[in-house]
Amino acid sequence: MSLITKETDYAARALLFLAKQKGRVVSSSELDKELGVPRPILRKVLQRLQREGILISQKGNRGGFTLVKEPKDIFLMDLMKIFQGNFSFLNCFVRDKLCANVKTCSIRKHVYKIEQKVVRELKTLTIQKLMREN
Amino acid sequence: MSLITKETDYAARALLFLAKQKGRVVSSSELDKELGVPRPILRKVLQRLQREGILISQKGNRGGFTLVKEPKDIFLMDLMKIFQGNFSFLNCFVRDKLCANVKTCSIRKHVYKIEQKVVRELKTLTIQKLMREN
DNA sequence: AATGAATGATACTATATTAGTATCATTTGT
DNA sequence: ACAAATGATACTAATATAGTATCATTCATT
Repeated sequence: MSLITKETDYAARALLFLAKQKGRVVSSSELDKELGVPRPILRKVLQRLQREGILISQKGNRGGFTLVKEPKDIFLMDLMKIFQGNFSFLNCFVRDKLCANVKTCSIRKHVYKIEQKVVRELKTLTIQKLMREN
Repeated sequence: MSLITKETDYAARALLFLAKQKGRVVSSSELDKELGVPRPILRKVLQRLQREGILISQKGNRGGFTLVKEPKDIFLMDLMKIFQGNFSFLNCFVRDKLCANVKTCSIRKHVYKIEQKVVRELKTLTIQKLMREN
């Protein structure tokens, strides 16, 4: 089980690097060398971040990506939403039918509480924070 | 993403039910009706719980399962270990090689902190607790 | 204007995990 | 003897994750 999947991880690492470049245009090949991440998947991730408005891209020779959103405004949670969709710690469907006991289920209640705590924590983590605290 | 998979969930629900039966022998077919969980997978789960020493089984006609471990001594975390193995919120391997930056990686550090909190929470959840607090 | 280095879009394959099924031997109360 | 149960084990299906491939388009450089 991973809370953070590879794509989210790669995205965060790429953004961390770009944030340090202060607006410089960085190509996916440079990032590839820097991060040691498989190029094709890195490209896919960068393209997605562009579509999401976190990066802007410059096509053509000497093109690449630049960070446009402020590091303090990019939350790890956002990246998780983008690359992993919504998550829930417990799946209350059995054979595509919502479990009959959802309303009273104590397991659900307890796990949900933990989930909410995690979400709260994740919502404090920004790229900026990840840069500062080493 | 699920923190708790189906098998763990089914196990917990079965144990909750058994705990309420105070030592009565309950067959997998009764449990199946009770929980609405696919029988074959429920059987697999129960057999595993027996091997793990949480249940004892009685073979033959009118056989079934009985809880032997105290509800207060069965942690949700144990069930997760049994059915899901060890988990980690972040996978630091890229192409089967440990990421070169593990030591300094700030993402890892932050995520690990959250993971530890979750583990701490999970370690407080027992079947007994799940019975009491509805 | 030609070239090469870059991204955009998109479809595809591979791998791993989770979920669920099937089968047959063995046991045991009635 | 029989039916109802578990033990052991192997298998299939579905889903999610990870990674690859291809081709069109753009554009700085020459």
